[in-house]
Formats: sequence, structure tokens, C-alpha cells
Amino acid sequence: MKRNSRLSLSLHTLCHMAGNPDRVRTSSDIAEHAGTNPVVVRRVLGKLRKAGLLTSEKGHAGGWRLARQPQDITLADVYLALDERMVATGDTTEVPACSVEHALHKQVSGVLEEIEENLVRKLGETSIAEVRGT
Amino acid sequence: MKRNSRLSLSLHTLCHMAGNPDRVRTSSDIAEHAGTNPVVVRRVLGKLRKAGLLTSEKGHAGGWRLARQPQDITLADVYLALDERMVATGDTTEVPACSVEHALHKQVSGVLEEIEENLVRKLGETSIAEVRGT
DNA sequence: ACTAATGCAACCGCAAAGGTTACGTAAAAG
DNA sequence: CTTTTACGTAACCTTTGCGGTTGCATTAGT
Repeated sequence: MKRNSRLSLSLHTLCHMAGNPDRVRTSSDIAEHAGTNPVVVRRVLGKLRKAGLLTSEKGHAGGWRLARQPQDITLADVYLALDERMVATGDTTEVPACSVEHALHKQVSGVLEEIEENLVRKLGETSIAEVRGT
Repeated sequence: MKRNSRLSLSLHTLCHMAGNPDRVRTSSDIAEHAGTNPVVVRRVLGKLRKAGLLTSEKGHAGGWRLARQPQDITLADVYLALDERMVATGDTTEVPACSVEHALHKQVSGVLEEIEENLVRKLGETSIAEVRGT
């Protein structure tokens, strides 16, 4: 894995879980399947848990489970849960030094915001369940 | 500057050049204005030169100049010249290990390609000249 | 010749992200 | 009650990407 590995890992894992929703999976199981290690899995899936897409249980028979039905989880849900904006930078820190920079920034960030919304909208049209059925 | 610094630098520089197209600018001038250094400027603007957006001349009175009229250079031209796809990963190397991964990759990359095209199309609607006038 | 510019290669340093180890906590099994 | 098994999290290492920097060759005016 390289770029967008968190998104890849998340989607991949969710799709597998959708195929057998009753099974509880440990971080180790998931890590082995995804070719990474358990800590990374917990790190990433922890974000999905906070977003209400997964549940996790400690202890002997613990592990990860879907918190919703597969058809009720869209690709956009996952994308937003990870809080990684691919397009829009959200550079609120950038202070435009000159007027050209100001006009430019306004122009470009407007386009990027639009694209970002479009991206989320499109991802929202597909559920985890649908991906499996593809 | 942080993320997308190459794109920022390029657009910023082009916009300034559009304001006074006859003036030749050295890498040092540009670097000073942009808060970076000449080598970085030459690195980035070199890509724009290869794409036919700028010309550069060596020697005593050398420097950088627009290769086209400002109204004939769009934001998309610059974006494509830099060869940085923000959205589409183009992971041709990724070999899907399991069927779920395969379906998933196909699904997601389809959406991302669509978004990428949309991005370029939108950027293509604005020229450098227009940004200055904004 | 001398100067001033690009072109380019090589290296440094910083920051982001995944990988790894370690330890605390919780829950089931015995 | 102890052991086992799992998550949660912090700390650190390693890799990678990128801007910054230096150095040098090349080229074009003066």
C-alpha cells in the first residue's frame, strides 16, 4: 500500500465484513489479510468507530463488527470518517500577501470546494453492499 | 507554502507575468517575490516550459517570459503541466489480491477518474487573464 | 574575458505516514 | 482469582516526498 492507504484499508475491510456481518474480526485477522499490522488497523478503524460505522469490543471474544447494515454505509461515510480531504486544502492559514495572490486563491479554492462536494456526492451514491455485488 | 506549493507558485508567477507580459523575469526575482529560492523556481517553471506555457533564455539578459497570451493559458493548462493528479491515483501497479479488492478498486477508481475529469474541465474554464481581472 | 543568467545533479533537513514495540485496560475462560 | 485474549494508546523507528541549498557546466550578452 502507498497513497490513500487508510481509505483503501477501510473500504477493503468494510467490504469483507459486509460479506459476513455476524463474524467478529480481530485486528490481527484484518491486518494479516490487508498485509499490514494490528496497530495500524486499530488506528484506522478507530476513526470509523468514532464515526459510528464500526463497533469494537475488548476482551477475550472481542473484535470488530459493523455498526450498521452494509447497505446503510456509503463510500462517502467512510471518506468523511477518515477526515482526509483529497481536493480542498482548507488553507485558512494562508494569508495572501499581494492582491494577485488574493484573487488567485479565491478563484482556485472556489473550484476545489466545488469539486470536493462533487466527490462526496458521488461517493455517497454507492454503498458498501453495492460494491460487493458489483 | 505547504501543500500544492508547486501549483501555487506556478499560478502566482503566471498571474504576475500576465500583468506585465513584456518584462523578462529572472528566477531570483520570482523567488524573492514568492518567498522561496531560485532553484526551486527553475525546477517548477521548467515543467511549464516543457508544456509550452513559458520560455526561458540563458545568459546575461536571460529570464522567463510567457509563451502565450494570458487569455490563452487556463488554470487547467498549468495543472496538467505540473503532472500532479490530485484525485486520481493511477495505481496501475496495484494488483488486486482478492475479488473484493478488485471490485472495490474498480468502483472507486471509476469515481475518482470522473472527479478528476471534472476538476480539469472546471479549471479549464478560467484563464490566467481572467484571474487577474477578478 | 567577464558577468549574469538558466540547467541540472547531488545532498541536507524537515515533516508526514506507516511499521513496531510496549504497556495499560477490559472481558471472557478456566 | 488467575490467565488469556483482545482493544487503546503512547512512544519510537524507518521510509518517503519535497523544499532548500550548494556547486558546477553552459550560454549569452557586455
